[in-house]
Amino acid sequence: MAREFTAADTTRGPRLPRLERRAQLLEAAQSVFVDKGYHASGMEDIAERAGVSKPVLYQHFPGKLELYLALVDKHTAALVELVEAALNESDDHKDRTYASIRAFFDFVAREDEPFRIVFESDLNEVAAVRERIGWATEACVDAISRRIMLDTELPQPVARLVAQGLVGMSQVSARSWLRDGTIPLDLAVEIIGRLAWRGVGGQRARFVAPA
Amino acid sequence: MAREFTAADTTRGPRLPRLERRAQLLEAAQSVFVDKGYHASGMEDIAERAGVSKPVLYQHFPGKLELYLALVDKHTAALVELVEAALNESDDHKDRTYASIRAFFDFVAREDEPFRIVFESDLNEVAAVRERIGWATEACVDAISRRIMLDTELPQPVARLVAQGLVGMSQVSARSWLRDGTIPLDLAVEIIGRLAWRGVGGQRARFVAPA
DNA sequence: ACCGTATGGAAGTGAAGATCGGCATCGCGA
DNA sequence: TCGCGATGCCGATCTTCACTTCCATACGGT
Repeated sequence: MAREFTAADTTRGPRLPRLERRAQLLEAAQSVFVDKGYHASGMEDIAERAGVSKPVLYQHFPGKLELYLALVDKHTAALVELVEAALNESDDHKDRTYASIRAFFDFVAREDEPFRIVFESDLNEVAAVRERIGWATEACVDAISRRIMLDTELPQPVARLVAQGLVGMSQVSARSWLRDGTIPLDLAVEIIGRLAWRGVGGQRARFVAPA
Repeated sequence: MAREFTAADTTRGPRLPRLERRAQLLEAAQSVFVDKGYHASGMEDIAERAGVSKPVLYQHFPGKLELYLALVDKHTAALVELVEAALNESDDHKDRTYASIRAFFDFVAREDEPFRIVFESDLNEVAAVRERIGWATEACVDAISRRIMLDTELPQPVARLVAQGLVGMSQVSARSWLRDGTIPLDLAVEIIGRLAWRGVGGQRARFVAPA
């Protein structure tokens, strides 16, 4: 005969106060979204990872989308803060350049990999997500281009495009650096920093003889 | 009384030979995927855009994924070809740098916007897609880093990271240039080219006085 | 001991990918 | 010109899957 299963059989964590539970759910959700992306992640998975059942999720968030947006907000804000802080670290143009690059590498190197959500979201088709991520890169680009305009004489549209280039370079190279995993962070920042500051032409070149 | 609807009532395109139909379906699929991304696009939408019914789609492609992969293959190949061609355009290190940047801008500027599928795919959680796009960037980075190693004395891992940075810079700035839409292509390439070649430090700087 | 709140098992709902059987059209040979 | 097999095509349906919700149950403070 099948014996009755009581609640005590299921491994169940302690009852948590609302705010702690919410924080824990966000953490679980992040972990799942980072692993599998938005679409491939189910509310079931998230609940399971958090050690609770699905209804609990819905008592804290109206739906899957809002749960995701909460994470997007959190991490875009963190990134923008990081970049702005880096830009205020030094008065020297070159130091600032290196520092802002390091900001992206630091962000990408974080243990919980929030960059997957900011840089590799698979939910860009939704306006709410697109706008938030757009806002974040906009904020980074604005901050950087403002400093560029102070330090050089480039007109605004040009400064903006340059800033976009720097952001893209940092972001993409940081991600590939992490994937690769063989280069120490400081060295990687030095390499990309030198590229950003001196350009390819500034790497000790072995000049080809003119014809 | 309701009159009988015959096939002639429904706006129906002419019957097409198999290969032409397939090409047309690919075109329709691309148009839809580019507009809405993979997940938000339905087979229904694609069939409708092509002016056929769903079963026709399945007579040409085993499923939605394969349809998408066909497009990914097509466009990644095109991008790699474009970059490799650019690298063979000139023997001058600087010219090559500019040319490879222009390759990305050209790719992004294409009318049918294939870059949405290569650079902004929302299906990276699927291994088959990740591998193909990974292969494409790998190929670009390889080609560029090989040239960098010929022109400079950078060791291989460094050259690879630098190449990654250049690719990221080109790709991201090209996309934002397109979004912005106010800067002529040639000027944008000049700006990013100068950044890549000279670095931020090489832009006519208004130096801050040392303390 | 009791009541409100937190929690889980299980069922509802809807969207979208995939399929089935039949109809129309085309090319070809008598 | 007519018949006929082959091919292209469609309406309607099936099936699966994941978000969401309902109701009974267990816990914890008073």
